[in-house]
Amino acid sequence: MIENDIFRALADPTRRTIFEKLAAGGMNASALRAGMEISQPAMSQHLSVLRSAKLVREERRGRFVNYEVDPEGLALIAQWLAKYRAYWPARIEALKVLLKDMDQ
Amino acid sequence: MIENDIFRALADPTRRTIFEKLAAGGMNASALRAGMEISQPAMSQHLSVLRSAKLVREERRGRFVNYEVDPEGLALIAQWLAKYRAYWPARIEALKVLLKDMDQ
DNA sequence: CAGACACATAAGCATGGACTTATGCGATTC
DNA sequence: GAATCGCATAAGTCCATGCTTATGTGTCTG
Repeated sequence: MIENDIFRALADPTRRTIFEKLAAGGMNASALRAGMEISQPAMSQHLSVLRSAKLVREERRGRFVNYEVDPEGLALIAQWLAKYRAYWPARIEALKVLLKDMDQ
Repeated sequence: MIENDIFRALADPTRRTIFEKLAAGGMNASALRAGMEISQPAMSQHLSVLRSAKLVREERRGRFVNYEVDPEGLALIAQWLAKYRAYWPARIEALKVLLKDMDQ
């Protein structure tokens, strides 16, 4: 189940940090490690988990692999969230921002 | 960090099932167990995790405890998601539904 | 008030997951 | 083509986590 993969991937703070970094712009695994105190295999394993969850996608560039945010994972979270829209508070600021931005 | 609590709470499929049941209407812990093959302590522990994540809130009613969805947790997910709105695909059906429902 | 009931908490166990070190593999460079 | 580089994978270790059984706490009922 992909939904399970997504939430389990985001349950780890290191992976959320990686995702956040990629959201600011795609880069390769080595660049991601900069300033993060994480070993190369650990980074590779985290990226693998994020990839399985459709939160990140890769693109080979010679001997580098460029990683970037995969919108599919985010869309799946939005779908999950939409199921519970009946419970969203009426006037949360974040949702208003969200609304404004999505409505063209 | 509450954000961490939320994603870790949702990483467990049993807890997502519990949350989904509560989204269909508040009920007590025993009622939640119906048709779920889960022990009483396990249910209690799951509810405790969901409560810490602000995904669920409780309300004592005599010797029963009624549980219901806490909108705060959902709002926090929406806020997290909103940070990455630049990556949302333009025309995902779920987002259109979301939009329509939020826009009064 | 004694028992049953709804639920929480404690403690122990077993599995999962995040890390490590070591090694493999394809691409580039000299 | 040998060495290096960027990354993936393997295997082992350690801790977190979800379960269990046992027991505690508060509430209702006969």
